[in-house]
Amino acid sequence: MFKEILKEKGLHVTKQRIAILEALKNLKKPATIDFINENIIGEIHHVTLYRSLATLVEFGLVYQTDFREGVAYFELQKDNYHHHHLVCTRCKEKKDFSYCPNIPIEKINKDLGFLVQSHIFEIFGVCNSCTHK
Amino acid sequence: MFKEILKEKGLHVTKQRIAILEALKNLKKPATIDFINENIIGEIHHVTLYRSLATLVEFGLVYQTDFREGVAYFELQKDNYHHHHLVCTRCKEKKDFSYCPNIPIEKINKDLGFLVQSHIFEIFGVCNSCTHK
DNA sequence: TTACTTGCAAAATATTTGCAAATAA
DNA sequence: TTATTTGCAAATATTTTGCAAGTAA
Repeated sequence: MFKEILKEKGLHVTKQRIAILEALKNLKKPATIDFINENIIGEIHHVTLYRSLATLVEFGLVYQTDFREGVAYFELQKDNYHHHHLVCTRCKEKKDFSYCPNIPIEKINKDLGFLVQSHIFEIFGVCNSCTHK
Repeated sequence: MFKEILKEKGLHVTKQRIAILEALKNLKKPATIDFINENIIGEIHHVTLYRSLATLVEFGLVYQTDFREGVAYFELQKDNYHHHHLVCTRCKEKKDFSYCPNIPIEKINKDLGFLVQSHIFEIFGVCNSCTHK
């Protein structure tokens, strides 16, 4: 329940934030601001989308990534299904990829005083279907 | 020598491409298109920068990444110093980080027919200096 | 009631396109 | 000479800002 999750994080529960999280949940894949807007229930101003998503990313509820397309992508961050993607540079398809880098969070904090909060990891290449075209 | 490297890749050797590579070499850190432009020898049109960098990234000479700032960053890809970054979300500082995820390239290719060419990996958090402010 | 969030209008930035001229091979 | 690359002029797309009104706590 997103309402509870937002409260736990100390964030205000607004219908816009709930709508964004629901949209991302249903989409089940990384989406741009435009795509989220087309697939959302109710009208949300694009400025609100940018600001809400920035907050949701900051608090770890949403994964923000980049596929070298000049536009940000967002995906719901699920505790039980953390994953990244294989990105085809030809057809732009993104395939879920369950491997995740093993970041030495404690060591980074101890050695550098840097507090790790999140990461992006994406693999680029050519998919099977594009190779055989 | 960048001239030889470009030739090896089968790319045309142009003064613009050389200038971009030299600029990135001197900068020693990820840079935006604007920043590259300000630090380049000779004038290069921004359209040429976008197109040249896309080519250099495609051929593995340049690492293109993203720091959730709404703008693409580019860094020279060095064979002997492959690295990623610790990115402070407060002060925006990027610190080199030598750990690199161990991507099972052969397995991905064998299982999925996906040909891995490159990847991005960045760690976000709060740096020591910003924590103590 | 108070601080946070949203929507609006506009601005600022970033990126791409088509085409002709220039240039590398 | 031929294919690739560059520069120009726009266009398009993406992201941010300031501020007043709205809303959650």
